[in-house]
Amino acid sequence: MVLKQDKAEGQQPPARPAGVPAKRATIRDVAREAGVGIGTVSRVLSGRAPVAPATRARVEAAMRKLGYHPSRAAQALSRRRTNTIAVVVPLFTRYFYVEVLRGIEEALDETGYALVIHSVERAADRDRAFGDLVESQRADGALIVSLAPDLSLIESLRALHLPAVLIDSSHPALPSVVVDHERAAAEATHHLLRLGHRRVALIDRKDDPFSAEAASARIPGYRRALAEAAIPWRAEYEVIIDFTPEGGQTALRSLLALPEPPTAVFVGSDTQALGVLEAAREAGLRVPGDLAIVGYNDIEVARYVGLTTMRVPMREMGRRGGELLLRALDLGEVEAVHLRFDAELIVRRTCGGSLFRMPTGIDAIG
Amino acid sequence: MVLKQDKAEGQQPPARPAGVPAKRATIRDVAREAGVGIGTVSRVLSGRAPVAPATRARVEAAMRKLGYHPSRAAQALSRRRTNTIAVVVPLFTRYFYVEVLRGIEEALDETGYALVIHSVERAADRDRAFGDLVESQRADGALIVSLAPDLSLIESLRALHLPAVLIDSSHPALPSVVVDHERAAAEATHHLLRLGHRRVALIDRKDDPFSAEAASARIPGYRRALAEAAIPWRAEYEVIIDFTPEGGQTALRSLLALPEPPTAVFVGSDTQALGVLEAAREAGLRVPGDLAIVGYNDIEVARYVGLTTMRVPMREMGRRGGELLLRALDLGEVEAVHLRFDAELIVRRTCGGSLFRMPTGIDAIG
DNA sequence: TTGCCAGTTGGAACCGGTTCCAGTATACTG
DNA sequence: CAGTATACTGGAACCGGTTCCAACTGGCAA
Repeated sequence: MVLKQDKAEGQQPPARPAGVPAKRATIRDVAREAGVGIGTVSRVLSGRAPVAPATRARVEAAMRKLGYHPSRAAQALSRRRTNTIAVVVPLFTRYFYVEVLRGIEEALDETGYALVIHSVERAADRDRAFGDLVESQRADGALIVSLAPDLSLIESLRALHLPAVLIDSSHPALPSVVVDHERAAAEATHHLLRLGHRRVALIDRKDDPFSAEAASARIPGYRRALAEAAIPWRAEYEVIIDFTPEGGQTALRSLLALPEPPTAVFVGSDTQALGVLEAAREAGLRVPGDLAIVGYNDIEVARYVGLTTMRVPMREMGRRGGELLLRALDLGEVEAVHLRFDAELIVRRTCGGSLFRMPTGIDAIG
Repeated sequence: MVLKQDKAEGQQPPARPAGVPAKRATIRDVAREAGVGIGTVSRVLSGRAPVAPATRARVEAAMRKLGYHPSRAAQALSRRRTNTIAVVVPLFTRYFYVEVLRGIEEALDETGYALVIHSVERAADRDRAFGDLVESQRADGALIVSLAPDLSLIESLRALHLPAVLIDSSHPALPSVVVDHERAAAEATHHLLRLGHRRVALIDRKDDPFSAEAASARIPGYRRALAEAAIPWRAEYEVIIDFTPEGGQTALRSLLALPEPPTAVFVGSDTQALGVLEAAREAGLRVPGDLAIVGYNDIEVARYVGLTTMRVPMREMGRRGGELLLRALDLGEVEAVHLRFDAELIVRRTCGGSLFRMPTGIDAIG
């Protein structure tokens, strides 16, 4: 990678010290300029107490003249609230999290709350992020995405009266917004069974990337669907593996190596499903002719590779989570409301079957 | 979309008022507990002045006993810095921006700076975000991604001594991290020409989504490459269109309707290239047999659809931008350094040609 | 012994808002 | 007409840190 560095030629005066911001007008300056007391200025600012119209006008003129803007830091200190909401989210590069964040943004838009993002990449980060949340009351509330809160966090939040909402994760003590993964998995599996498949495998990953015991809730859904169709369950058809395309690729390879390889796979994430597609291609299998695939989440790519998948309302979840938190902030109390969404089956080209007419010519992508 | 709402059954005591956080130990409480003055506690906290080891131990014990953590708001007020960095980024759902953010995160990790994200979806948002930046010194510095700062912003930043760094955008007065789009476009075009194409079209979008006049810097690169190969330039081969797959699709359709349709297209964004692929498929063209395509950015999907593209070092740009800002914050002055990166050609399946051996069987995807 | 310095320490003043109480002017009641 | 509410206003006290100056200590050179 080539990298060039151009020094700017002195078009500008030597920069004066940054870091320490320039002196700004304070509320007292405004008060002096307008010939009123600081209390009056504060009242004009907040609009929460009566001020005579003439006085208000004078104060506003003074503010304009001095280019006055209240200091957030000072407001935060004296109001005891920061107008900031913390979001703790794992690996926020992933499409899923980005969509959730987008939903949160939607909810917070226009409310004056700023969003501080704590991205968590390792389990240690998570603990640090949770610690931060608690210690340095930088935020008035928290949204925790796809991470299981531990007991000590819950207690700290309660002790500090810091409202928090869980998104894609749940705990009885906190409000949450989740998807019914169990049901969604059952629906995906049912779909494959309806298409006539009898050898349906599952490739999946953990739900919470950082807690080893948080097995995916999709597993029971998959098993239930099999049971309901009276198809015997086979241990070797369940592969739990890394949440990466490579994981999916490896998983499918191993399934194909079985004496009786599956004819259909339900994959617990589109990300892994991409790898599954790759492995199918490398094995020379036609999709969906030789192998039907249903993914999970409906990430952006899914549409372009024609992946049939369960759409999870990611943005909606973010938005609802944000709204729940705003309400808790407003009401001054948290109600442990639990919202549960259902995923929706999006049929594209990787599942085939006679139930759906495919547009001609794009039946196969393998 | 189905939505269920369960009220929690009263497993927990009625929540006490949130919003107003519980009383926390202050520095004065710690001082009293440890039998020292507040100055001494502050010194222990900051570690920036000598404190006798025995005293320090007593203070630390007191802090531990009281569960003391300094208030960020109070620190921000008295230190006149917030330890927060603002990022202004358009439509941050896009892979490009997410990658840049990831790079920024990398740079800021472990530095104690928090990241406040201002997502900009409309031009009005941008102005509001810029306004916020200036007014409410919520942040010590700013990173502005893919947005052209206007003059008034530059002046405000300077007046406030608020350091800012531009990423994927530039201005003489501010440090910036950019990609040499002109050169990258020339390289992409050259590649297609080297493969023997003589009818090479360009599909592109604006560089800055919010400023109408910011034509893509790729256009001159494309033209230069043509000129260097002595290929006459044709106005009808340059299509500037929406930054969406649909835009790309529409663009290719119109190019194919020309009396002499191109045999190759350089597309100024992978997102549009996805639509181009779709349009090629719908027209029954083989890619790259009938139409060669080179995209731009190397977004995640590109790999899975086999798109040849110019890889832009998105994460690296974010990281460098973050580092530049940290340095400005450290030094207390901003040097208008301009870093320029080159994009890198990533050859996959959509350009074809005899120069590169394709793995068998995946030559065509149309 | 005195003088001086470095190492420590206490705490008032300050950062820039909000809040609340006391005070003034005006309006309305009986 | 006094009596009391009502509308508005000023500013001290406070939020919880940091900073700086004055003061105290002991060690060491003169």
